[in-house]
Amino acid sequence: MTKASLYQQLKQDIRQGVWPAGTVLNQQKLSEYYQVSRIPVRDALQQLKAEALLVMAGKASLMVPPLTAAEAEELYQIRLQLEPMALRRAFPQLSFALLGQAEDLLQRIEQDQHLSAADRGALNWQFHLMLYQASHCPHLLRLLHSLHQQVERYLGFQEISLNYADTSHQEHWQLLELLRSQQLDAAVTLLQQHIQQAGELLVTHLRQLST
Amino acid sequence: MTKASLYQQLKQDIRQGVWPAGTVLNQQKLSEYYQVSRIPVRDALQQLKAEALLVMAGKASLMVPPLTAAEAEELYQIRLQLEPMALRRAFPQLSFALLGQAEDLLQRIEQDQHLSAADRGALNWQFHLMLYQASHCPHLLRLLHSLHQQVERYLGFQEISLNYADTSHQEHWQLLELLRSQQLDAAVTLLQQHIQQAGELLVTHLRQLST
DNA sequence: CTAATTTAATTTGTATACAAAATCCAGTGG
DNA sequence: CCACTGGATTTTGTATACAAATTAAATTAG
Repeated sequence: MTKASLYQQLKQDIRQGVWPAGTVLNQQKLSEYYQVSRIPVRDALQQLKAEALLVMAGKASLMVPPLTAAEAEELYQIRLQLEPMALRRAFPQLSFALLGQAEDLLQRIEQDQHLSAADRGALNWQFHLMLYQASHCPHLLRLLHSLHQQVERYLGFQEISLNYADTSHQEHWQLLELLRSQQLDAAVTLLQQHIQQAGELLVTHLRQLST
Repeated sequence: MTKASLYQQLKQDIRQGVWPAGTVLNQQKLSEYYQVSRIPVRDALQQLKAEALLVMAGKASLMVPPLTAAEAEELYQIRLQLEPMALRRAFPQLSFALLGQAEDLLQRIEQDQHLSAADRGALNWQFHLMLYQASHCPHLLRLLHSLHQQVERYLGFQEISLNYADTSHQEHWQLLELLRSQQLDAAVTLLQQHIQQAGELLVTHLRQLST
């Protein structure tokens, strides 16, 4: 277990609920669990803290942050502001080659039958990211990446809304078509609806759980 | 030099140009310079990296990121999206008590004659933050804080635009007045202009420097 | 019985020493 | 002259050991 991979592993384990929300992580237990010394554990924890994938619990201990509907809503609102911006800035630089790549990705999601819900989620995000990356905005992309990671925790294994997956997927095709035909404003509008719907679905789901 | 303060110190030293843009920081030199072992240095570096106040230079080394006009513009565009959002979400929760506090702050900036440009910059940001904090949006506030830190590097000692300081300050008073009289939309519009102007001024300045 | 305070336990923070990796540079071959 | 490979050197990554701080518990005063 090398340094970078410990960070990745811890992140994945947090996503997958190995260390559930509310768990206080201490360095010693983690170092025993992952069979490394406390030093690389500290490095990984520090990085996760900086990304808000861990939060302070008390004066010196770190906790897996609880999942609240309010924060999920907040995260989606932020995405709702930033992702359209990314799309707008990417638009002038979208080549047909890139749109083709994106299309291949969507087709792959459709055709590959034995994808897990998590895999499909990852590919869907890869689709969004592919478009955004054309913007060449390093800070914006970094923020979007970070926000997505946050949101991922709320999606669990993304089994929440299997019936929504189809709608979402179709919107991806529509988005691509609008971009191909140079209809930026329409594409942005669609993207906003896309994000807002996903957000509302999630928040509604979370509120139901908490009651 | 304790852990938290080493991080703060390093951050300040980066802002103030002790380690100029483009400098590759290595752990050993820093540990000698700050008279601590490499472990707390590593911690601080890791944290600064996560906040993009340092960037990778090669495979394993960290660099103080160069200042480019394009990135400054990007940062201001992001703020332009997020700060109005923060103000909108804060608005319903703005008490007269809070507005009063904000007013005190502005007055203090006006009256205190022997404030450095950096001090005044810090107080101005504190003014913005005071309003935004009423939103109770932890993630949004975290992002704004991070973005501000990034932008601070570009401002240098904020001596760039002393003639703009007055305009900016007056807009702060106007903003407060609009909020007090419940004119949210007007306040948001003003805030957008406020940020955009500052951004354009900075970007113009940077472009002049680079030619 | 509650609340505060002191003491013991655990946990984090730091230094030193060593291992692994990356970087640099000279030497070789094209 | 340039690209490339080899080893030497620097730099980062990790483990262990110890110091400092935090947390938890227990004791005592109110």
